[in-house]
Parts: sequence; C-alpha cells; structure tokens
Amino acid sequence: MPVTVTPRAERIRSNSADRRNRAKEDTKRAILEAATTLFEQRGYDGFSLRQVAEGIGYTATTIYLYFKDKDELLLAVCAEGFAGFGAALEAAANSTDDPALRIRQIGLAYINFGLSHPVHYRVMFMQTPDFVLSAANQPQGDASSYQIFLEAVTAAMRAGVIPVADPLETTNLLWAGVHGLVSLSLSSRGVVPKWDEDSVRRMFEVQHDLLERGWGRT
Amino acid sequence: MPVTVTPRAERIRSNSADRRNRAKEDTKRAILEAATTLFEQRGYDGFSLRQVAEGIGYTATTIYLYFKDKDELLLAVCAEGFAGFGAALEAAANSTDDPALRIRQIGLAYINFGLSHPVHYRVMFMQTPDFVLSAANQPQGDASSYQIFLEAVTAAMRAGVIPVADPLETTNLLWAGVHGLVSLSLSSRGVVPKWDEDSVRRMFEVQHDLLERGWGRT
DNA sequence: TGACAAGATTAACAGTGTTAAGTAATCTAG
DNA sequence: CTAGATTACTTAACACTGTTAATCTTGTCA
Repeated sequence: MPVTVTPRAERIRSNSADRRNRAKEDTKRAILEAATTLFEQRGYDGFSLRQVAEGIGYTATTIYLYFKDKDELLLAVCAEGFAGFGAALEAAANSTDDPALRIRQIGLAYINFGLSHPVHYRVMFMQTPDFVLSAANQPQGDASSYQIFLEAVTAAMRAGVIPVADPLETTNLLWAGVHGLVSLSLSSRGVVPKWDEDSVRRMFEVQHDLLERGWGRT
Repeated sequence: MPVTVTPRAERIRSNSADRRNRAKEDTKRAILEAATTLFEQRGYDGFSLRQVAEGIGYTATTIYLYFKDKDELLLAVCAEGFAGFGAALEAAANSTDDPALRIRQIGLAYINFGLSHPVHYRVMFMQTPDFVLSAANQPQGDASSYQIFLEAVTAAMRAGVIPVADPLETTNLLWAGVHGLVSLSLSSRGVVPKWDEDSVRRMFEVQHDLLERGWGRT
C-alpha cells in the first residue's frame, strides 16, 4: 500500500524541511543579533565579518550562506533598528488631529529617534550613500517614513495651516531641518558647543516656532 | 683663512639644505596633489595610499615620510579644499552691510560650496566623525567658518533684525538649516525627488524667507 | 676617500571582504 | 539498509588595505 505510506513520508519530509528551515532562520537570527551588538559597540568601522562570526562560533564565510555580502548584513541590521523609526513617526502622526501640531510631533519624534540611535542614524542618513538608496528601495525602510512626513504636509496644506506649495519640496524642507539638527549634533557633540541633546531639542522648538510664525502670516 | 671659507661653506650647505627642503616640499606637494585627484575621483572609499603613491611613481611607505598616516593626508587634502570654503563665506559676509542680507548671503555661499564640493563636504561634515574634530582644532579649518557665521549672527542681533537669543544656538540653528539641505541633497540625489541643485537653492530661499518672516514680527 | 645622513624601497604583519574547493553529517531513495 | 545526494560549514586562498622595521642607495661633508 504505497498510497498510505506516501503521505507519511511526505509529512516527515515536510517536517524535517520545516525543522531545517527553522534552524536556518535561527542561525540567521543569531548572525543578525551578533552583528547588531557588534555594530552598536564598534560602530561602522571596526565592524568585520570575521568578528561577527567569531562572536557566535562560526567562520566568516558562513555569513555568506545567509547574507549576500557585508552591506546586506549591515543593511539588515539597520533595517531592524529602523523598524522602530517608522513606527515612532507614525505614532507621532496619530497622536493628534491638529495638522500643525502633527508636523511638530513628527519632527520631535524624528529628533528623539536620531539622538537615541546615533549609530543606526549615522549609517542610514550620513555615512554611506548607497545605504539610503538601498533602504529607499525596501518597502519598510526610509521610504515609509518619508511618506508619513509627506502625508502630514499635504494634510496641513489642505487644512490651510501651512501655505500651499510643492508638497515634496516642503517635506524636504522639514526633513532637512530635523536632519540638520540631528546629524550636526552627532558630528559636533563635544567639539562645538551647544550640541548636546537638550540643546538640540530646544533648538528644534525654536526652529519650529519660527517656521510656524513664518507660515502663519501671509 | 678659515674665516672666509666658512661663510662660503655655510652658504653652500645652506643652499643645498634649501634645495633639499624645496625638493621635499615638492614631493609633498606631488603627494598631496595625487591624493587630491584620486580622492575627488574615487571618493573616500577606494582611496588607498598604495594607489596615491603609484600615481606618482613612489611606494606607499614613502608617504609616511611626509604624512603621519592616512588620516593626516586626507585631512590635508580636505583642508586645502576648504581653504576656499572660509574664503567664500567671508566674501559673502563682506558683500553687504545689511546684517540680515549678510546672513542670507553666507547661507547661500555655504550651499553653493557644499553642492560644488560634494566629496570634500562629505568627508568634513558627514562621513568621519573624527575629521570634524581634527579640523576644528586646526586654525584655518572649520572653526573660522563657524566664526564667520557667529559674527554675522551677533551683528544681526545688535542691529535688531533677529531676536536676541543665545548666539551660539542661533548660529547652530542656521548652520543646521543649510547643512540639512546640503547633506540630504548629497545623500538623496537621484533617490528622493526634488533634491537636485536647483531645488536645493530654491528650498534655501524658502527656508530663509520663512526664518526672516518668523524673526520679523515679535 | 670614508663617515654620515636622508630619501626611498623591500619585506613583512595583521587585518579586511570575498570566492572556490573540500569535509562531515544528515536526509532521501532504491 | 545501504548508496547517493543534499546541506551546513570549514579550510585555503586571493587581492586588497594601513602600517612598521629593516635595508638599500645616493648625495653631502670633513
């Protein structure tokens, strides 16, 4: 009766395949976590595949069975760190119905994230040019964050709280405002005065007040 | 008569010493120029001492006779590129007596420099954290540019065209504004729309108009 | 001419990302 | 139950990198 045997064999094969896939996912996770801790400790430089592998008892070449190359691993690390980014921006966007306040909250969330995830922020938005590109082509990368910004801007324009203009350019302008504060803070902290976290947050308030006042009277 | 011989000998020795010093300065210049061209072509990555040396018929180790290490060479390259930076900002500052307009001109000069020297700008203000630090400790580095900004701000405060506040924070705010535009443009060009040079310049005008309007009414 | 100093080189170390070949264990099929 | 294929992983190697120590060469000086 091969008819009854076949399903069992298939089930076994399927199960073992599942188990193997699960094991494979596990080691992939292990690599990813080891990479994350190493990345957060040593930063972009001083992050080597050999060290990542050694940290979990593998050889460097093993990583290539799970990630195409170093960039893909690093991108995966950052993408994970940035899962919270889009979520934070979205939460800020949903925290109020006031279109003007919403923009401010998004900007504040942006700044808070950048200041509390300096290493990730650096790689995604400052260090390597190709990463922004790769991330933008990923569905849940930077692109969705931009979308949140953009929608808040268009909503504010519809509501008449900010002047109607090119929504993309206005979004870029807001983005540049917070990015300038965060990235200069990360670069200049300890070198140029008044770039500590509190100052940055205070400067953001001033910046946004100025924008709102500028928008306010036509 | 060793009395008459000595000056001649000294003159000869002095001359030969001069010649050697001049030769040494020449090869230092050669290294610097080779490094500059390579740096501008291949960017921060793909810039290796061996390639620099090969480009002028030397060995990589020779560079160490003229520069302490790779960073110092790269810093020298950038410092040279940034000689024009401070000059451009200063020219912009001196281009007018109107304190408000002066700030705008400085910002515009900043943007123009960043957009036309993307590789230098990247290294100095985006890529490597230590560089800002090293540059700030150099007399004619980034520090003087900051000073130009700062003086324009304090002058504008004295003239009453911008509200009196912490001059350092106000300077940082302006710096962050232009830096955000430039750095995002360099990172996002071709990936995110509206980050071409013309858009950036247009966005700067909008940004600065908003600031002035915000400053204008108290 | 011989000692000396300086510029440049070769050899080497430790480390990097990455590829190709090899190994040992596990699963599959006859 | 055993032969073969698949899978996870390693070892070996390549072509680089920045950097140091030792060596060589060459011109200068007494």
